[in-house]
Amino acid sequence: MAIARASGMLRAAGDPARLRLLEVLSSGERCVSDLVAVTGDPMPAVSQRLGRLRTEGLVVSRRDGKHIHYALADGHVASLLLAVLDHADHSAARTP
Amino acid sequence: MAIARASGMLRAAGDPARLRLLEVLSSGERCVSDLVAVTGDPMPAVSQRLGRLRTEGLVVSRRDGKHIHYALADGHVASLLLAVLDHADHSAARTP
DNA sequence: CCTACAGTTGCATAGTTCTTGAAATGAAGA
DNA sequence: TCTTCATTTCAAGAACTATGCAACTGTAGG
Repeated sequence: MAIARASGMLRAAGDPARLRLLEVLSSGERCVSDLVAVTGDPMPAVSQRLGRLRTEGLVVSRRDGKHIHYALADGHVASLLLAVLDHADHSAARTP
Repeated sequence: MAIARASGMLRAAGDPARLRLLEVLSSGERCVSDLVAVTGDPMPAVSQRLGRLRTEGLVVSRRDGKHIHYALADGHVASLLLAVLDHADHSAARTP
């Protein structure tokens, strides 16, 4: 069922901290320590977020010695990300 | 801040019931009663979901006599929807 | 004005999800 | 093998979100 998987992905991307990770990864592959340094969040938190993004199929991981590098799963994710951030810029949410 | 708005949108779209509403609306404008009939969910639930989608800027509403018609906010939302559902079809989420 | 119909809103409860820190795993070098 | 560094997993409490039903608002027609 496509909806279940799609909603899982959307929900995974719908957390500000995780979306930020995706945004950082959109400029290229990073290891966990880099992501910790960039975001300023504690490593266990970053690791759990990455884990969720991976199980939802939004990112992939690759081991390189002591380090594990994460990257966006594919171009679809990258363009999806661009589309959402662009739409968020150009359309104001109403809060009446 | 674009991330806050974008994550709100993604989270709003990330609920299976709301995503289903968006999917139905992707084929054209519908009134609430139609959506209730199509989904089989109780009207208060549908109304609340539509309300959330509207405040997040994903759909717009228009009154026509006794009926209120909902539609996707714009083309960005439609293409975003297509992209997500397509990606969900072509990439299996891992559940190890 | 009164009734019926289309939608919305409010509230309580149950279920999810985020966060935090400690403990565990796994790879590499001395 | 022992240590160290990088990362993951676990568990528990807090915060958030969905759901169900009842009550409310607003609109058209008689």
